[in-house]
Amino acid sequence: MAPAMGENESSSAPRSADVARLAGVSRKTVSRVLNNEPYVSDAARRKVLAAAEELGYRLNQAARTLASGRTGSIGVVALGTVGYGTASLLLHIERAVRDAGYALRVVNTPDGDPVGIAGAVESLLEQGVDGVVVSEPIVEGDVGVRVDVPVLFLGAPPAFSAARTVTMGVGAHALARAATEHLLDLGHATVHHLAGPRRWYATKDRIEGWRAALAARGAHEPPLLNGDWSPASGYAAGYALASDTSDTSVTAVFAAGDEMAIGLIHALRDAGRRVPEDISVVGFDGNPVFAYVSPPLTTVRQPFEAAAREGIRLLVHAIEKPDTDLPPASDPPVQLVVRGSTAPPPSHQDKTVQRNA
Amino acid sequence: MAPAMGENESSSAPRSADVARLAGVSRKTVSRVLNNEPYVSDAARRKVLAAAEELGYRLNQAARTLASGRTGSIGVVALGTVGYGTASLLLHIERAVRDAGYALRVVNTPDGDPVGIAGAVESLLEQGVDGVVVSEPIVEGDVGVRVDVPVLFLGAPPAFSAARTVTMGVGAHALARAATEHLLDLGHATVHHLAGPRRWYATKDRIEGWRAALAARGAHEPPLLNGDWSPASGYAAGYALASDTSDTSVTAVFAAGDEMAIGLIHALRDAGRRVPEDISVVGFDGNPVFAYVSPPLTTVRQPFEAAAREGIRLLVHAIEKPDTDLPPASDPPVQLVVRGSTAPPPSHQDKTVQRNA
DNA sequence: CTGAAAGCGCTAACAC
DNA sequence: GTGTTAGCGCTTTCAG
Repeated sequence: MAPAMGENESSSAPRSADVARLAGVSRKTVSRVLNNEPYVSDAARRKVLAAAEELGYRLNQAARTLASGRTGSIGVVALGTVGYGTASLLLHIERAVRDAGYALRVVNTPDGDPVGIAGAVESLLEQGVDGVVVSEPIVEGDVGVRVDVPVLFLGAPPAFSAARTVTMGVGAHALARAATEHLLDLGHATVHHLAGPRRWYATKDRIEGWRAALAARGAHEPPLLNGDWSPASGYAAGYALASDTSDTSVTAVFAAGDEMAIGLIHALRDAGRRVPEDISVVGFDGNPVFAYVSPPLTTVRQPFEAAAREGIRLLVHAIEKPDTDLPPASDPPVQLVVRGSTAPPPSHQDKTVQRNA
Repeated sequence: MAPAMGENESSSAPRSADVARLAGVSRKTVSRVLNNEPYVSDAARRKVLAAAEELGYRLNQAARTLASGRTGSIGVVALGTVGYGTASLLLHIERAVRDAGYALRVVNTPDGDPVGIAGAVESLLEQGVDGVVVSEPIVEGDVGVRVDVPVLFLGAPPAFSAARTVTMGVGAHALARAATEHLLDLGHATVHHLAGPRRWYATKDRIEGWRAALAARGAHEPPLLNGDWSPASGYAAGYALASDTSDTSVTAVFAAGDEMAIGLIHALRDAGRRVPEDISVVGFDGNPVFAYVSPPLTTVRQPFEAAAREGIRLLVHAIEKPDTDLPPASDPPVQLVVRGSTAPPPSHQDKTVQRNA
């Protein structure tokens, strides 16, 4: 229903007093209705709602915040990157935040550096937020901000102290372990790991999961390959790997990101190695588009949605019931997506299949 | 410098009155300094700044907003999708907004449906924003919201009326045209187009650019192929195309999105068609990862950064100087990225090359 | 160049 | 169930 012309074209926006007058109640009653407080008669509630509707009344958040101390919004400091992972996480955070009845403020940190994250949190606090979520902070240890609202750390341990900190993992360790075990199960003697930048907590987590899987099977731990999440860095790693002598001992690589895996595979093939016949590769993230490249990428899916939803639930709890214990958080399930980039090592393969691939 | 303990551990946060007292000036002078207003002596300014620093003073935005009417933030209604394009655009918007000295509020619309977009704008207005940016609204025509702040429409014409609307294109028409012309230049008799969902404005724009290129060369316009941006839909289109008889007349396809192009290529290859030898494919967006798949995807790069920066510049101008004319907006450059998924049609190719590919 | 008084529009206590 | 009285912390007049 579009607002009819000539209704009440008064100059400025209607205030709660206008609604109260029209409804024939006090301003406080209007406030009660708008805040869904109990102890309001149904009659009064209806009148208020009708009046608000008629006036096109919009509650003034600034005034509400000033009077109540609550801002009704949650701030998120996000990584300044465009990867599938971060974008997906941010999307789900937004949904969860909105479903919880909060508005979202976003600040990006350049490369997630310590100073950047401190500044980002600082600016969020200045804008006014009831809680903040820090997604995958780069560094461990204290960053030098002191925060008086609850903070949710997504996928990493707390990077600074706050009124209350809640953490929510994305199960990276288990995921990395599952990826590695998949390769081991296929018969590979060991698995190489193409890691992300060392400063990232996510990198460490994946390295540890990989290590744990190797150790559990008594497999030899080869030296790490290093990347920076970009496909170009994956390509570089693959190039180095393939050109490194006639060494055919590496038969399996677990890359810490889908895009690096794609770059890696491309380099391997450019160098004449076949994937998965000569070398198997598994990625990390679960971007669906990589089901459509050749070979389709085997990967582990990060539970972005579950992590965001659970995390926000916890954060909102910490905001609204500061004195209660946090409800238990359920660990998201591990999802291995087996596609075409992994296979048994050359030594195990049926010769016929291997030949006419 | 971490805040020293035992400094002035008073219970609640310092207010401007505290700063004024410590600096030995009035509250108004503190306000002037913090707002960079003129007519403040350097001495006073220094004292105020020092006092604020010492107290760890943080200006209360809610109070400022209530008193001044300005919120210092810009709201963006974004598409609830995780594609490279939208993520990249949002990232650049955030940067531009922050560089302009504003905070960012984000609301996603489910699928960008009309009701969703109206609700999203509504909620932004309620939260309090000085301007809103609507990125790639799905529908044309009025959506039924009336807005009293300036609105920036990115990549589409205004979808509702506002205090002032500013639009910023992403050059989709020119980009689509360039993509099509590239294929025509290669010698293809005509070019098929795999379009996005019809409701999207972006879809229309690309169709028109494609059409214009075809018309300019007098090329026959084949029927449209339809997708929904997903790689799966690209695959479906490719499958239909390839299985459609022994019809080898289609030699070139321009897909409206990189991911659809990837799906398309995959289907084509599954069906035994070679890309680019039998069929050339060009995408749309410019996601760098697709330089690392086989074949590397030829595409056109959307000028997300330039569009976001220019658009925000215009929006901020509209907010801060409501009575001035908008500064001229420069059209972003067209960038065609030629990689390996395009080649001359079979009839033009060197037989030798064609055979041993 | 600086200060004093008066709200911005709402909610928090407390009465009724 | 409902209304009254005070502010929340800042910026805005308008005098000095």
